[in-house]
Amino acid sequence: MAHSHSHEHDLIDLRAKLRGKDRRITKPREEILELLGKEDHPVTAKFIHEKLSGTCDLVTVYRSLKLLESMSLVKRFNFGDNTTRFELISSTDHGHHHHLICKACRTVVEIDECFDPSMESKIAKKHGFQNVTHELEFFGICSSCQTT
Amino acid sequence: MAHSHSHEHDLIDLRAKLRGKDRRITKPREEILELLGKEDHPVTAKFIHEKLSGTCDLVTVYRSLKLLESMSLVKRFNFGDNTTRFELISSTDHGHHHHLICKACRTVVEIDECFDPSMESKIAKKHGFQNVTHELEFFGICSSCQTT
DNA sequence: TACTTATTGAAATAAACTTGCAATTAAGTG
DNA sequence: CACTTAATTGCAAGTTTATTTCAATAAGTA
Repeated sequence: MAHSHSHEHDLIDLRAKLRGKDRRITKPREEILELLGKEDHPVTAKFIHEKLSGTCDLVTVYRSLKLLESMSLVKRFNFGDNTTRFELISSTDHGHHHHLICKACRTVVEIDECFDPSMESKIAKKHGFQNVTHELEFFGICSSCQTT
Repeated sequence: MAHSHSHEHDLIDLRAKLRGKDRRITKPREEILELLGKEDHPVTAKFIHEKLSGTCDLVTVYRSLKLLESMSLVKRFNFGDNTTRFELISSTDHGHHHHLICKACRTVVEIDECFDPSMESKIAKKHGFQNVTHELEFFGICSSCQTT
């Protein structure tokens, strides 16, 4: 999802969540959040670091992402290529949406559809689990990669 | 899923799939397949290597898993902890089932339920993708980890 | 058995991520 | 605003996971 309209909001969120927690609002954290707000899809730490070219260290990117994740501001994804991707949790869908990834070119499409939530609660109950969530990703071959 | 009854079958599968392909049936490949047949859940390459203690190198485990995956005998999973896990594709469900993972202790439960497959074809059609599959994992806190 | 070549092991390399520590800087206080 | 304190950063070094290179080994075949 694009978030071009809500950068401000993310920063406010950051400030609110950091307040009174012995944590600080720093430039790297703000910049990463802003950058994620402009991205349409999950991106890697390396990508963020390159985009921010020199303003902060890659280590700081990793550390910031971990913090932002712990504050439920970003979400971590894994598309099966041994690298973690991060996406801003949008206020509209609360970070709940899925992806359709081309196995050939790694293009990502956002998917809003989801199955009936009753399935989740059914599974939770059946196995005695609490706070059950799910990760759902679709994989396939996009139209440009289809060898016709 | 446990496969304690079908080790033989997996080896037959291996032989069949390798035949006439300039590929060879080797001890590591057989042993990895046999070990996976005894495991109930996806396991890491490192785990396999340790279980096989010394009979072959870790590099060979990685290489064998890649081969077995390419032959659709094993399936690759990623539970969000930066390590890949492999599971034997069982003949009963063709490798299609999901997992419920405890975020605290990493216990894994196999899940047979799945959503309506029409959702998948709908998504494929909508975005012009072919051969669409999906990965679905559930995460939560298992009964033993719930701080009551 | 001998031959061909796929496969293995070992070491080196690569990529993703983490840790330790001194230097820096955010933010509360006088 | 200057001062103080401790959270945060940068840099270097260390881990972990996975891949590559290449000589030695062994599977399948004649």
